Amino acid sequence: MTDQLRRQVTLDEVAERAGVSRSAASRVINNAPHVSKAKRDAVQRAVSDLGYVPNATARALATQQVGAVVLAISSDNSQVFTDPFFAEVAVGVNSVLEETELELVLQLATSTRGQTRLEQVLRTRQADGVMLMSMHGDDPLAQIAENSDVPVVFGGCPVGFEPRYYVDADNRGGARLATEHLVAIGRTRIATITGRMDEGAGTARYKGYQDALAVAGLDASRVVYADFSEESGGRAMEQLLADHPDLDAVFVASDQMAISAMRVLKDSGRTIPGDVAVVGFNDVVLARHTEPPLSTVSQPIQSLGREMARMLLALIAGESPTPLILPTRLVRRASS
Amino acid sequence: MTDQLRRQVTLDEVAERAGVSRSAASRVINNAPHVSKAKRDAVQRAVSDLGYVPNATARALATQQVGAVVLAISSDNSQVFTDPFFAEVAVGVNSVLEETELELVLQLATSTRGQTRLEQVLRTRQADGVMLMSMHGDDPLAQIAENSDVPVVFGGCPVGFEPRYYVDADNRGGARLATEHLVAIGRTRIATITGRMDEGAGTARYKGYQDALAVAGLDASRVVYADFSEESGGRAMEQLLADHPDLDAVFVASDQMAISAMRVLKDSGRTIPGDVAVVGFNDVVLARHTEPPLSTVSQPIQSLGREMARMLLALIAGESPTPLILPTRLVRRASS
DNA sequence: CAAGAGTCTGGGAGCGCTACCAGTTTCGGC
DNA sequence: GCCGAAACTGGTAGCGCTCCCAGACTCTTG
Repeated sequence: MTDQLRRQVTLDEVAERAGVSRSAASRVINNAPHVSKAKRDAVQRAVSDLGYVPNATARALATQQVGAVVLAISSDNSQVFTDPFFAEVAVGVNSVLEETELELVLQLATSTRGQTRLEQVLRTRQADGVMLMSMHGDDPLAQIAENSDVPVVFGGCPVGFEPRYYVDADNRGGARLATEHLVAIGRTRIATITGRMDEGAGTARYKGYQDALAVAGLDASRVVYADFSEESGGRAMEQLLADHPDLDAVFVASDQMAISAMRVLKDSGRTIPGDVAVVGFNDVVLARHTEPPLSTVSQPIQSLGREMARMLLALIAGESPTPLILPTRLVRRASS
Repeated sequence: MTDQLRRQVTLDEVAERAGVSRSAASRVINNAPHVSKAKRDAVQRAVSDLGYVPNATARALATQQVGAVVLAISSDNSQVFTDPFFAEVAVGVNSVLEETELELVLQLATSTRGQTRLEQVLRTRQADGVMLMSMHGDDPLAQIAENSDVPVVFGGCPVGFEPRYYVDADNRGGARLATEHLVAIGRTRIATITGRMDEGAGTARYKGYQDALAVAGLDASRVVYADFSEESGGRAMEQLLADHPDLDAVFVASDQMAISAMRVLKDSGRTIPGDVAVVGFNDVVLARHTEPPLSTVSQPIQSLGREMARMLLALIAGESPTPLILPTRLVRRASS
């Protein structure tokens, strides 16, 4: 590998070496029709001789397409992305994008600066498409995104409005599954600790809990509102115990919260699942390792990413995909 | 917000509205000198009236800079990125990039396709800089990267060669700290379970273990080689117990492995830390929640990301930063 | 008051590629 | 053997921006 200072090889050079016009060369690069076999071969040879690689920027300028899509996580708190959830989504997204020519740009829109940038992308088409995760319903970005003329798919349905294109996990169904399971094992005084009610996942999981209890004809009033975070789960559990010392089961809207809830439960002298059965949501790695191992609802996170990417691709191709709800399933372990 | 179909506002339009030449308008956009206050104001007014946002693509083509850097995770296995480690690195990187105009593109170079793409980026300058994580020493990409004329900073020092620019955690020092701690609490038959020896972190942690025992004058021959994965940790522990039933401590090169090692230890009837003290590495969330909570070595992962980004920025600015080793520290919990 | 040093200013030439268009060939069919 | 359609072909006009350059203008100075 000669380490010569090789400046960019251009299409013109390829064309010259192949003895054709730039237009013809361009056609074979984009394998468009109307070019004879002979010239096509000549160009291809020149390409590999010269090690030509098209300049993405120039192409983008000429075609008015950017060649990149952005995966945006909008949040007031950059720590959120630290949740392995997003990493998995990214893996899923990447796996389908890898089959295309599109690049994946990551936008952790945490600061105002990030928000502004995302807004500009949406307004001035600096990307061919956008995947927007974890929008809170009142985020102005949601409206901007929905009215933008760049294709946007939402990851998770924000509370407050239903975007045209989104893929979400069946949070409501999963919560219902979890709660029904609690009913099935004979519990009758079933409480819940909710997530943030300004997030779609939070409200949906709460609704699923209500659904199940309504069907079973049980009381659904043992509820404390929390915010998905570990600490909030512990606090909520204390509250619950104070308000309803007789509860015999609790559906917790996230594993993080469930874990500290279990600790509070144990500290209060209760056994799990003997006195109180616990079911969480998300199936994080940790859930397998708690004492006892935590029953939980698992959602196909990588699929979520994959489907978002696929939907975006469809949108870019001019199709009109329909929203997608991915199934969730109960993973029963020893805590229930 | 009128939802008119607004095509891109161009610099020419801004210039015309402001009654100046395109050149002048360009100067004020990039706030370059040589433009009178009057015109500057006029242009600025036009910009905000029209809602002008420069077209990044056109600018990139004209300046021969891309306006984006890539964060590449090279691995044969896309699951690797699922490790929260990378998500944290990404957060760190993002936090410093957010202060600049640069975009962050994510390259999970798992498939051959991804590898090829990364290689092209490196060869044909499709990015202003590259951050390369988790290179195995024999990966040909490492050499390509090192000889590329696009700025590259390595995250973690691959075994086999030392890149010009990298930032790494002090794996060796951390392992030494952990092992010294084991010595300090009176253990004398200290074993280790290593990580993959084709990764820098694997060899460095093993060396740190040897360092500490050499200084203490203790036997460093109780070692089993594993690969960082949870399963391999359990298997290694069984092996260790078979070979050296008398061991009274084990330094495990990752928390994942330590966790299953602890399980094996308990299954064999030993108490932790009574019979055998255990120290892990990484300080994953899980470490706080094991039974007993796991002593471990913690590394500043977000800082790693931040420093990689800063180093890359320096490189792009034409400076020659020196490699950086970030400190690690021992987190003592109940397992030792 | 003229010369020289700055400071503005707009024209124009690209950056590397695509895409339209008009012109040239080829070829089957009558 | 002539005609129209269809397959080729290369020239050229951009995509939106930066940056060099030559010319015009404003101040200092001696």
